[in-house]
Amino acid sequence: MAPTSTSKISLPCGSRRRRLVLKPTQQGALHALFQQNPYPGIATRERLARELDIPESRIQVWFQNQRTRQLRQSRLGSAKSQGQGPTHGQEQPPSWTQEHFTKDGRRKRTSISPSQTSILLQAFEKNRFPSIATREHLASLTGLPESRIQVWFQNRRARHPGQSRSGPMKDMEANPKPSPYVRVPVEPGLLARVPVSSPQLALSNTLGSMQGFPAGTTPVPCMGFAPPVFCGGPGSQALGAMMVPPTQGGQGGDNFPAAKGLRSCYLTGPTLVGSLFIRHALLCPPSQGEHQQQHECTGMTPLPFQDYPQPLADNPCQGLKEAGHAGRNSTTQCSGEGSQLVIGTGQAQDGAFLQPAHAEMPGWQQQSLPTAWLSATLNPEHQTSAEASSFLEELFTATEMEEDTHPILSGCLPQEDPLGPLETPLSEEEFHTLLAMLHDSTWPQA
DNA sequence: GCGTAATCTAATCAACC
DNA sequence: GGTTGATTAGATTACGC
Repeated sequence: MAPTSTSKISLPCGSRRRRLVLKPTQQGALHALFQQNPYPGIATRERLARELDIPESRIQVWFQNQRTRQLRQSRLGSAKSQGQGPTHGQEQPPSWTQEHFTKDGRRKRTSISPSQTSILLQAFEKNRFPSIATREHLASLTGLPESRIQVWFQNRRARHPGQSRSGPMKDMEANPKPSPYVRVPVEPGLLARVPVSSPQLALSNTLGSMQGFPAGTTPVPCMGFAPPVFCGGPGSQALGAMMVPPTQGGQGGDNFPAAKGLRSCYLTGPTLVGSLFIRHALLCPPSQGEHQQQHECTGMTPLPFQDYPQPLADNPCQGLKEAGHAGRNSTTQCSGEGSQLVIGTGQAQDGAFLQPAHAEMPGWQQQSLPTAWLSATLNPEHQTSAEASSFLEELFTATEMEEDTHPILSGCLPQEDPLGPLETPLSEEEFHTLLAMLHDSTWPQA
């Protein structure tokens, strides 16, 4: 196969999965099985995954690489024997080929729902070559395994050519009015299961049963917060957010265990969910905090909650801009001196939230949460989702989107903060004012 | 620098409608 | 039969030692 031009372009830092280093015992087991069957089916791969404690997708890749190595080696030997006389008989063409092995089954075809497809399409429009961090983010958003996300992007690229890795925005140059947004349908049933009429109780209960927080993070009693935003459908992830007052959340104080457990908040690009305009935040566990390199935290780099769209600037939720004061380097505290945003995800199930679980999702993983606010609710100028969408399209031109998301998606940020210094955090008084206004707001019932 | 995990394309198989 | 998820070979990149 001819090499592609895209493969010559070096990837941004953090775009690849962290390289797996196999232990000798794992290597031995894989080699042993390879001798028996170089084409293991999904059942065998999953069994190996369990026994060797290696993700199934990594086992699949290992077998692919191993087959390539063996074939290359045998061809090399074959060429030698033809050109330089017989060898010692060690490098014969492989006796195995695919047809000699009865495949023990393909992976069951994954059914990707329209809402999941919408999320993937949205990501695809922004970046056809998502990094591992982005793929895992998408995995957490959709509930699909990361490996399926990767395959989806491969198939999508193959069937919808037109862009090179060098520029997802190239198409936008040709088509000056692309829509970077995809409307994600919100399942009406979900909100009904969450007592949104009492947001404090809802979120308190939610947090109490939420398993999506990193280990070491303790659900906390709610001290007051902005009404949560939930979205998603049955089987998909539900999202929630809460505000913690400065006295409780500032610096992850000792009197606030949940805050203590959080170390990192990350923002990714804006997303429309129904009429909600949201930003996502990603969490890193405490162990991924001060002393670790940023790429170890899934390659994402913290950003302050500072780049909310302008419609929010004149409403009470502006305070959220200060809610997250993320560090610039590997020190990544969720909050600075001011209020703190505590976020988590889970699956809605009978009023409780369960962490989505699939084999390839690391224990803590990123948790995606809207830090988000309803421009339609808070800003009477944008009452409908259509208006909000159109308005946001104006706000976020393709160029801005690219500038906004590229440093995050690539895991690289410039040394200088292009956003300038953080604004002053909310005072306690401002925080309570904000809460009062938010509690008076009408929140959507999906 | 080497070995190899990870990623890519292109082609193809196959499940599902 | 069309769409699309899964798998493959082969080429390439880039990371860990």
